[in-house]
Order: sequence, then structure tokens, then C-alpha cells
Amino acid sequence: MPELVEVEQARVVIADHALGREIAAVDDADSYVCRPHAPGEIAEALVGRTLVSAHRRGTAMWAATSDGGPDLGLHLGMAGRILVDTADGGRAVGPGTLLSAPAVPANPAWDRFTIHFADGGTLRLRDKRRLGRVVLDPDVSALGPDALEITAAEFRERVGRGTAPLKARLMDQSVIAGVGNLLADEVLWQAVQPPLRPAGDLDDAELDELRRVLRSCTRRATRRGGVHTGEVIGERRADGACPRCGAPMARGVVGGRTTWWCAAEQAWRVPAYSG
DNA sequence: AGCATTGTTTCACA
DNA sequence: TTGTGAAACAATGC
Repeated sequence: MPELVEVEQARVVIADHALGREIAAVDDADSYVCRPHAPGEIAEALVGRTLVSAHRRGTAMWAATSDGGPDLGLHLGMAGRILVDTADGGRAVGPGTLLSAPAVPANPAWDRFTIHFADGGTLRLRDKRRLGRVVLDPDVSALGPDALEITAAEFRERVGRGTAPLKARLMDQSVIAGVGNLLADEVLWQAVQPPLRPAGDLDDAELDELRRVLRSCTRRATRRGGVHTGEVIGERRADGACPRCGAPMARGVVGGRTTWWCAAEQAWRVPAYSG
């Protein structure tokens, strides 16, 4: 589920519904999700406080806490969702309530971390696959600039270098933070760039265009409810066809992830050796 | 049974 | 030392 788009949705849910509510209890018993904290450690740091603001950089998210308390880091991993029960006892809100988004998984056993507010409501990390992470004072220093905040000059400088495939460079969170596997496929298709092309080969105009497309894809996905709504995402299958030209979609592994691209428009062949 | 999965981290290697 | 790629991580669905 979560790339930058989904994490931003979750951040907004927290900002709109979870701030200022006194924390009465915390279930941090999942010692894998909460590593390296011992059970009770996060609870002790949070009980009695409130969340005061919600932040995000790439897919890393955290909430500041009152009275100089530690930041609460919340990472959604591969399948995590944030659910917040409203103070009036209303139904949970979260990305899953958006019409086009996949339904929130219902199994309570998938609640890996829960904050119980004094008003009776909760904030939960519901994560089917358990690759999400909750940690106090998360270290985000290794992340590059957020994909939505990076300037054109930074983008040219950071993305447009190296011999790694363009897609791998885009997904390198230390280069630019927030672009995951699906968004990368969508952006490269929209920009008509081969995923396998070496990142350092792009000129400034191409990099500027790539950044423009990244921004438009991200905005569009946010508007429509998630990165899965991308135009080419539905064609990521064996009999998929390019929505522009109808050519078959090609499949490969780039940057360690399954990658789909238009076999005609985004083809890349290693230039012939001409020495 | 076997493989794939919208993320991150660690390790091996050039 | 730096960059790159593969595997592991946990759990589930097809």
C-alpha cells in the first residue's frame, strides 16, 4: 500500500484527527514492529502526553509529542495503514475510507501498535505483513529530500548521476525520498523514460521533465486515492498493453523490484561498443 | 508447492 | 571508500 502518496494520506489523518488527544495507554507489545524498544518503553514515553504535530519525509512519518516528549516514528512498511477512531466514537478514518482505495483489512490481529486515547478512541497501525515499524525519535538523516519538496536544481544534481538504472536511482531513498516501485513505474512511463537507462545519461532538460512528471503523477495519485490508480499500473501484467501505443508491456527486475514498461516506447538497449 | 508482494536493511563484491 | 545488486525480513494471497 504505502508509498509517499499513501503515507501523506495517513499523515493528514493523524493531523486532522489524532492531535491534542490525551494518551491514556499504549499497546507496544509487538517487539518486532517496535524494535529495538522493549515492550512498555514506547508506552512509558507516551502516556500522559498528546501528539502535537504530524510530519513526513518520503515514506518516513513521525508525530511530535507534548511537553518535550520524544517523536513517535510510524513507518507503514509494505502493507501498513493508520486507523484513527474519532473522539465522538465515530467510525475509523484512514486512507481506506477513500472510495478508490483498497478496503482496510479487518483482522484485529493485524493491529501491531495501538494508542488508546483518554476519550476512548484509538490510533492503530494495522499491518497485515508486519513490516511496519514504530520507533521513538526515528533517524531520518539518511533520507534524501522529499520527492515533493526537492528543487529542480537538487533533482538534477542528485538523480542525474551514477551508472545505476534510472529507476533504481529514483527509488534510492538516500537520493530522493518517497518514490516506491509503483510510482517509479508510473512516472517513467508517463515521462517515456526507459527504467534501465543509466541515470547519469539524462541531460538537464530530461531531468527537469522527469521531475515535472513526478510531481504531476504524485498529485494525481493523491487526488484519486493512491498510487495504485496510476494509468499504467493496471497494465502491470503479462497481457498488459501500453495505454498510449498499445504495445505489450515488458517485464523485468530493476533495482531489485519487478518492473513493467512499454516494450516499444521505453525500450533500452546498451549502446554498441564503438571504441 | 512455489512465487510474488506499493519497503527497508544488511551483506557481499567490485 | 563508494556504488551497486542480491537476499533477508514477516506474512499473506494467488
